[in-house]
Amino acid sequence: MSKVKVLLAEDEESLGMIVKESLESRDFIVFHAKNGDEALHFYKLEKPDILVLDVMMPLKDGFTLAKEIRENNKIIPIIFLTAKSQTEDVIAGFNHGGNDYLKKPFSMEELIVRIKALLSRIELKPNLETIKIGTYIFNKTKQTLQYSSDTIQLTHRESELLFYLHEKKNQILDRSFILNKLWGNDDFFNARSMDVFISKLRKKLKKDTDIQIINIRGYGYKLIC
Amino acid sequence: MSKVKVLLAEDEESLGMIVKESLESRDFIVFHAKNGDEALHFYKLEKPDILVLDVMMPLKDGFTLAKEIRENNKIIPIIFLTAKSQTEDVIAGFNHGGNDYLKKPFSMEELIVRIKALLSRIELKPNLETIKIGTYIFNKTKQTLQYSSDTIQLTHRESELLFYLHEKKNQILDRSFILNKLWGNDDFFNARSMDVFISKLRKKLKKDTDIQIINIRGYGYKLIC
DNA sequence: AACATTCGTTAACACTCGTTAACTGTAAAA
DNA sequence: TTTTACAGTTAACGAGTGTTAACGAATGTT
Repeated sequence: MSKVKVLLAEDEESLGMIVKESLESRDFIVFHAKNGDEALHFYKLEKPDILVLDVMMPLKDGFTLAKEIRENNKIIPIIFLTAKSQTEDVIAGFNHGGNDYLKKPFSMEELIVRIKALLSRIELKPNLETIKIGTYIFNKTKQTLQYSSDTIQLTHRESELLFYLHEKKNQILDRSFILNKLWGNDDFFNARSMDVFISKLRKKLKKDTDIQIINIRGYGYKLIC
Repeated sequence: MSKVKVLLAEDEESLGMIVKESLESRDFIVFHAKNGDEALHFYKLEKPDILVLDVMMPLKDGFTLAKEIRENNKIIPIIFLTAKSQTEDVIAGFNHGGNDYLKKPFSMEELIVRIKALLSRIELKPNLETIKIGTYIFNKTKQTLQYSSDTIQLTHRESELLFYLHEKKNQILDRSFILNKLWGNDDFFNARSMDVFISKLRKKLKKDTDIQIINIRGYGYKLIC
């Protein structure tokens, strides 16, 4: 998995630097903006995975910035950094959706836990529908395989077969199990039909060379990923 | 594969029951403990695969319980259930060795996704484990033998045979044991078939001259490495 | 209704892998 | 040493599988 990109907007130089370094030491990529306008610029340029925004900033405050970004992006998680004096009700107004907040002063532990929590929530939601297979993203309902920006359409049979292969990834998936599940019986002709679909799937999965569908002669297939 | 055992520690009777039933309807086996002590008792008795622990519980809270279990088990996944007011505690939860947490109220979908995510993380790691045999790297799942930059593909039988040879490396691996394990019986023809595979393995392993498959006449083979 | 497209099935031919056979080599028993 | 049973190796064989293309029913389009 690629590193997580964090956009940090914080006008206090020294605090910003410390946070940036701490996050970088935990394998995040951090873009440190010194004000709201700079943050917006970084946002458009770098497509971060999560925003950590100070509320009080020169040129553009954190709330206004968040509002502008939310117009185009409903899912990116935002964590606000608020001063002690900020009234609870204002914060509460922003504390929903993908949002969270931290009162200054905060510990790095606290920040990192919240970042991870928000990221995992966003990562896991699409998991109900999408399945990662190597570098592909497989959507069973849509019957699609995504490889970076390309989308490959699968037929119903291909999709079902891939689903069962993935369910038993790195283990043997029994021939007769698939045949009974997808075709209703495991006679010779259906078996040959299945072989054709295995062949088609291999072709559609060959962009990621780490993925393989291995045949176990006489038993079935094994999806390696 | 056998069913996944979930240990659920939740003191609220009705909530616990609903979660238990929902999980059971999705083919999990659920042990429902009403407090921390009972949970520890179930844990020792039933060897669950994953823990779902409420933080606030009578007798023993979730964090303390997790800490105790972590002393003996570093890998079992733990999900904490926290009340909305306890978000700060989440930090402590991660420090106690928790892997994930859910804020109450939560949806069953969310819980199930998180359980599956954690289980797949733990289940698949050992499967893709690589074994060093001399200067070769053997991957049983992928059925490959790597020698520096070359990758040799093994057949299923070759792979299985090599696996059992390695399991008893530098010791005698009984002929009849392999034959019964891989062929189901140890008749004459299967025995001759096995000899062929030994020959094939020797050929594929001969790049490292320190590796040998020695025959113990009348008993079996010994993999020297 | 006529035509075009899609998708699963069937057929045909190439290739693979485990089995079997045939011949050779070797350690232990006689 | 001779005998004999066990093991090593190679090659042939056939069932199982890989792949491509043709086909036709079902669906979509004009």
